[in-house]
Amino acid sequence: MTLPYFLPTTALNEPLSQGTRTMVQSRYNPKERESHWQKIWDEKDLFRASEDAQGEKYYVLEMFPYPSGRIHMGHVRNYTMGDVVARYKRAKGFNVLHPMGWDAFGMPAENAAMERGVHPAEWTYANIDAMRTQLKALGLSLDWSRELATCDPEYYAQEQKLFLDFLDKGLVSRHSAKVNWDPVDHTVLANEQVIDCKGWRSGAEVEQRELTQWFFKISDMAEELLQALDGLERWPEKVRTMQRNWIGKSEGLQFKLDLVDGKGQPAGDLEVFSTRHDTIFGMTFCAVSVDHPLATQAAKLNDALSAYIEDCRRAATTEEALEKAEKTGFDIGLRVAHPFIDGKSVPVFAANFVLMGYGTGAIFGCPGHDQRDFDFCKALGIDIIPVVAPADLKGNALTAYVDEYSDRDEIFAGDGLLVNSDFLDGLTIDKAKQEIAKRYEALGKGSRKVNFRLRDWGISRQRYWGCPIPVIHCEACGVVPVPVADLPVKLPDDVTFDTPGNPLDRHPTWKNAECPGCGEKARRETDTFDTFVDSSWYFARFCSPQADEPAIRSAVDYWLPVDQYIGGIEHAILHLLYSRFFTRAMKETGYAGMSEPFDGLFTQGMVNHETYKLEDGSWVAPVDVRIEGDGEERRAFHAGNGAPLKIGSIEKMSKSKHNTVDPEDIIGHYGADTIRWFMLSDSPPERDVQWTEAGVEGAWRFVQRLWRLVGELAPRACAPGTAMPETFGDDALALRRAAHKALNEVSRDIEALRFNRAVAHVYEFTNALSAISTEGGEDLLWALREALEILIALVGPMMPHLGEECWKALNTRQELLAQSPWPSADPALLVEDTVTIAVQVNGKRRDELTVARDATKEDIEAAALNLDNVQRAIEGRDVKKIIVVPQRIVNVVA
RNA sequence: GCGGACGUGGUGGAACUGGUAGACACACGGGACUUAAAAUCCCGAGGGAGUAACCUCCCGUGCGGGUUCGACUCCCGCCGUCCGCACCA
Repeated sequence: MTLPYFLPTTALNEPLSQGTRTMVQSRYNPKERESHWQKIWDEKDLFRASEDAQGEKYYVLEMFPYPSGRIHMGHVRNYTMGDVVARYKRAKGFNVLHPMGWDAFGMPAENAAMERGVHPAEWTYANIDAMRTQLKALGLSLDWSRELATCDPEYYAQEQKLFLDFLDKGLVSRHSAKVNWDPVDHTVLANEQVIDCKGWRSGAEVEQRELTQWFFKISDMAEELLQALDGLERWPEKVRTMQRNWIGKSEGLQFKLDLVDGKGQPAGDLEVFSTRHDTIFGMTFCAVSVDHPLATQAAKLNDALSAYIEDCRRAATTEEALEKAEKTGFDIGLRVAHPFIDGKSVPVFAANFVLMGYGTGAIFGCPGHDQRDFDFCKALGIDIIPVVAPADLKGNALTAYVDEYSDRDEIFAGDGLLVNSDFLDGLTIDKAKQEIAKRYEALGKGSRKVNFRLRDWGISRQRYWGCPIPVIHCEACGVVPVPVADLPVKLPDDVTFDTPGNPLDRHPTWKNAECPGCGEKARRETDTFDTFVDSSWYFARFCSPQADEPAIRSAVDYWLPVDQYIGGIEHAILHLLYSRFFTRAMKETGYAGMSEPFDGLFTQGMVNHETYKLEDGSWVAPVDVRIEGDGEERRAFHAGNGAPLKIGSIEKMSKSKHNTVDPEDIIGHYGADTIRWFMLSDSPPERDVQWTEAGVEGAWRFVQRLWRLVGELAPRACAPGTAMPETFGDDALALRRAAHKALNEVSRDIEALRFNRAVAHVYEFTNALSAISTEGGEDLLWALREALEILIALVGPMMPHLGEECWKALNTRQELLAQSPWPSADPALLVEDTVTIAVQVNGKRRDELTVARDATKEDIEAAALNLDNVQRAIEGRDVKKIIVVPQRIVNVVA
């Protein structure tokens, strides 16, 4: 391992020089002590969860990692936060479940197989072993007996069982669909996995292909998934908004318009969907998607149209074309008769901005009140008719509004009353919508309809390293589910990765199967599940991880929902939405009693680091950087050859920018407590945190400082178990107050996941404790013991090893800190006898005043007016008014 | 374009429901200890002006208004940064 540049400057274990006022003979040695305490927790099996244990259940879960081989700082931050909550809740008497597992299927394992010839299973399990060791070094209070890996046959056998149950309940479908094909990974991607027309993983431009696929019918639950978001009060509003937008509900009218051909003869109808059917009198054109059957039909007889359609299809996949978003259209030669204006008809275009996948793939254009239609008409010179006007416009103003409408740059999209609309004139938008809907429904040519943007979830992947879809294709019987008794459908071990495509498909024997229906020769499904399937129910599996069914109902009903789920914002849509679907599906199939999997959700920010570049533009890792000077003078050099470096922007730690810091190095040199403490300090947990050497060193110094402080004060405190004195002197009382205040504040901060503030309050209390004099009577020494016990208890969830070490030094009780209850604050000590309040004159602070807590308004007024600074500020003017907010402020208005 | 979040010292950030802005930490400066350094401990610090000093005054939470006895906090209008969605009819 390379030595990092941030090595502590003093070697561990080196005796301190004589000048230090301490009784501690050596520095706290995290390396040795941390593994000691980890071993003890392990031996005592402290973190094993059981449904039978006492206390209210509390399920805290962090998003499980993909076993890439090494943990990164994001993991450290995520799992530290979860661990603080777990340890805190345990101390508060809750029955805590805090498990860990591995999201172990997926493409990197196959890539490793292709690049290095190592089998995906071998690669994955080796990575899991390595990462487990790293996680254990962090001292997380996890129930490792529940560990699972999604690539274990025991896990995916149950996933296959779930799939068959879902199939049975009609939650699954299989049909041919246009899919997003990733030409690099040779697989299908869900819409959610396509970002800017590129594969979310490979970054390759996605192609459209027609394939038969398996789908989970998540869109059937669109309404329910949308409605239930309102109940998720302990989710960030941001995530709920993102899911709402993703589900994309819109209510409108789907109706038929009559088509006429070039000679004015009836030519069938065109079905359109609109949420603004009130604007029907503003219709000046209709448009269909270039993939719409009408366009395809017309293109057969029209080469120019055909060429236009081809252009659009090509252009549609490039990012640039989407950015520019210029609207174009091609007249397909048909016209639509206006439904309410006799003799009026409008042209029909094939247009690039109409999507086949939404609504009916066809629209009626109302350029007056839809910005897209407006832009389109301006470009093509089509009439623009305003049909809604602000309600306050009358007479000439209204006429002017209508006359000048086409010259505007932006449409009028606000509330108003209908104009230019015959029988709708004067109605509100809502009323007009109702009227049009009523007429269409009466004619039987239309109906109110709700559309969702959310599509069904395509789960088929043409990959090896995933859960096999447990079905068999039989010529005679069609698609036949694999009987439960035959599960799991195991992946074959003997596969090769020398050619692209699915190894299961080209395996010589694996796909040969007997049809469970007729016994004839049949073919096994060679597609595997999208790995999002694996992660959509692991939280439920943790409740009964060894069960030989997907989940034991009583265990699921006991532990779920997860009380606090913590992970990255990048899963705001996919993982969380799929998990919500799965929980509902598990409810329908009898495995769970609830619909929502995660009661509380917290999304933590990323870990960033400064970037460094050589003059040739290549990135340099922090390990190889030496920094000199500070502020404006700050310069970076290559630690090896001294070459000057350019200090770049602060970015998310990533391999490509070489700005990562390896947690293992940090743990190796500073210990787990230091890295945990630093991760919790300073930055609010939902925001990004910047990794700096100075910050880590600050945390390291605090570890040592706390250890010294406890080492110095503990021997002076009174013996454990000493009875509480009857009375306390001023010093002792002040110390008790500080301790109980810190306890109260840190508890509140951890409850609210405001770890940075909890850290600040610990610092504050430590500072107060460092400043006290230990010269005093029994009352002070008693208060000192109490204060130290509280301090260590507060630090415990954040720095558990140091906590145990200090707990032991305090010689408190036999039990471990990890088994000790959270202290409780005495409310009487949280209230001060006197309060210092600010005194303002005309809203400006002029002085302050210390008065009894229960001082009367009159007393405060008199005292305030008596102050020199107040008198000076009044300058002899009349006092008009005095505002007294007890315990807060006095404001003299003069 | 739509939606959301945010904007506070040199830096990360505190400030509860409108009530002493800058807690706490990092970095920095000064001092003690040391042959020296590191480590440690003590002290200082938003900007400006005055004073020998205790202190006092002015300005200050992106900008401009407003509400209020009182605004980082609420309202209106801008500017900027970041994130999400994006021809969804």
